[in-house]
Amino acid sequence: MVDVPSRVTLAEVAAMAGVSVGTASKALNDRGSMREETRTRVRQAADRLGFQIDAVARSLQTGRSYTVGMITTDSIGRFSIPVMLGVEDTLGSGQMSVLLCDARDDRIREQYYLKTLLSRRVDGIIVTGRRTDPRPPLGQRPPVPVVYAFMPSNDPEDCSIVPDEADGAARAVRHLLDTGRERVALVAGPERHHSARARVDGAAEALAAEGRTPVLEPVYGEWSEAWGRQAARILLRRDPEVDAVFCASDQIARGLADGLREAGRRVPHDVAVVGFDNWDVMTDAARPQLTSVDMDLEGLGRDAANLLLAAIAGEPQPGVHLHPCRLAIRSST
Amino acid sequence: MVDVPSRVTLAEVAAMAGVSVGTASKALNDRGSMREETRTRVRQAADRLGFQIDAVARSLQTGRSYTVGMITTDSIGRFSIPVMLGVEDTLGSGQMSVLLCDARDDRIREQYYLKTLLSRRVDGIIVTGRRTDPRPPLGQRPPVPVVYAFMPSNDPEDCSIVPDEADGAARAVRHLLDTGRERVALVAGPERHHSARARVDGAAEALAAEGRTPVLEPVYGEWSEAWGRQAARILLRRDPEVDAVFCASDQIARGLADGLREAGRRVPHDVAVVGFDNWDVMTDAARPQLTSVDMDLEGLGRDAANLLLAAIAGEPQPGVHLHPCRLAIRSST
DNA sequence: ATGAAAGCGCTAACAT
DNA sequence: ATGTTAGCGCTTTCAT
Repeated sequence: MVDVPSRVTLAEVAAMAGVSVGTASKALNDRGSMREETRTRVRQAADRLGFQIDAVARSLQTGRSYTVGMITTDSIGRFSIPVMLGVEDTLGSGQMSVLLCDARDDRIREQYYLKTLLSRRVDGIIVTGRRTDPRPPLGQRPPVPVVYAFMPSNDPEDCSIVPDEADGAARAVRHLLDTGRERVALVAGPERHHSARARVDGAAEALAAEGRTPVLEPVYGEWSEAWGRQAARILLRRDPEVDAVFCASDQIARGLADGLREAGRRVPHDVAVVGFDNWDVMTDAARPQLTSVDMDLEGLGRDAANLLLAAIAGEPQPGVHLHPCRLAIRSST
Repeated sequence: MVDVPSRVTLAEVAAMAGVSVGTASKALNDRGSMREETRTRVRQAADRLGFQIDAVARSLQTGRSYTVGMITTDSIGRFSIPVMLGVEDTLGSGQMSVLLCDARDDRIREQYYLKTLLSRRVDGIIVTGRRTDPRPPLGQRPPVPVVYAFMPSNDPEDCSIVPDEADGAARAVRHLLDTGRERVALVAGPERHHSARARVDGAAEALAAEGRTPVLEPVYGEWSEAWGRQAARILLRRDPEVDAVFCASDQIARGLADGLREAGRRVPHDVAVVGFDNWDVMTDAARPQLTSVDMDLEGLGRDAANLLLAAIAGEPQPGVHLHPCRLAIRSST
């Protein structure tokens, strides 16, 4: 056991300032009323001694820990990270700390962490995951507010916030039409993924709203570049005249662009390509660089944190909140 | 303020079991000695009431929080994430919780977080970053143990753990030689990055140990696929006979493989290619899939956590610890 | 305006 | 073997 140098206590500050602990507490917390001179005297003593309040003792007294738990249900991945950063950013600057829990897609682990968090008196909990498919809520409604971010709860009474993927797809499609494209194809990911469906459905609806239809039924596949390359061959075979493709992910878009190029088509001259996720690793390495839909996950995380803070403050906002996407335009369109 | 249902307290458990709080405490913590029957009676009461110990109160009493802080100095990135997961994994199963702090490459923010963590009485701190370049230690030696993971401290008195990148490069080179390659070239990343130097230097030394030299001086560039493609052209121009290339990253390797293919070379038939990082996004999407050096960052994170636990237990192990790499062999060699 | 004192829920030393 | 009690460091009435 390494011995921790004894910390400066409020009592010592009070002694140095020549007041009682009660007064010292009020002085440092701007509570109650007292001579301004006393307040500054206490403050100076605290500074001089390098006083750092003991958050543990304060929590015990007030019942609030100024801590929130963040549970990632199915392991930390590419999507949960920006969300976590946004959460941490908002909470951290608001004096709150974040306890990180990686439940690794294991309900037992999840319950274990939930218990731990409650035992630590967290003021609230944020639950996130790596897919937008709805999930069952945490066990018996926890005694503190919970916000589901990115991966929503399937209970509408819960508070969830998710990217508006249909909106993102619509923006992409409108952009393609705005730039004069006529024959738009849709390439999806795996049909079992909510994201894959939401994105192509959103794109199809946006086309319909403009009185168009996709040049052929959306084709479902995987989230991989290999599938994108394959999709390029399928598309060109079924409709050689296609002049625009909306892809449900950047990986697919990159593979598709490669496939088109290898088939002799020029992007964007002959065919415009739009991706989804705005994942720089893909958008910047693709040739040409990809126009893509950005879900603004960090912003979504910040919003999630604010929803949680509101709930903690007694103003819960149940329901599924949609966070808008934006389009990042590059040279593939 | 949402009102939190009052929690079950140890006093209530004691009352139900018909013992005093002191006895109840000992019973639940396996301390002291008492009739087995009493112990089980208390346990049953605790279960029945759904008793969950108040970690805050326990911390105040014992001075230990069973919490460690994890500070990522220059924002959370591709490399810090697996490290964090490893840390969280080891600590989480050991009943410890992790407080997440993202200092975003800002020393002010870092100091702020350090204060916050100490205020919360963390038992220790793990510092990580996204590059392996050494960094100055956290401000005036904190009163709790600190372990630097991935990004080491430049103070040898501190405890750091980093991937043995030279070892990884050596494994890659030996593999190339083992498979009969004769003319090995080295393609680096940006010279200002410690990783770029450590990796090509390690590779060069491994060649030297086998009595070989690189077919030409290592070429420095960027961490991008574009640089890999460019490097392919440079290499083929300078030495058309090259039959193996060690690349300092998977992105470079993928670009290089693309460049070689577009120049008519077959990988691995004509030229073998090895990457570094074993980043699935690159290794699996490349054609052919890439052999690559894996730094086992999650294992490194677990080791970091164990070093921290040891230090907390009073057995610090100062110095820079090297974590071995391993080679993931795929079809590019 | 300031001080005194009662806890917050728990652990641990000391009594019984 | 079990109970009693004194804090851990702070906030917050309630006196003065």
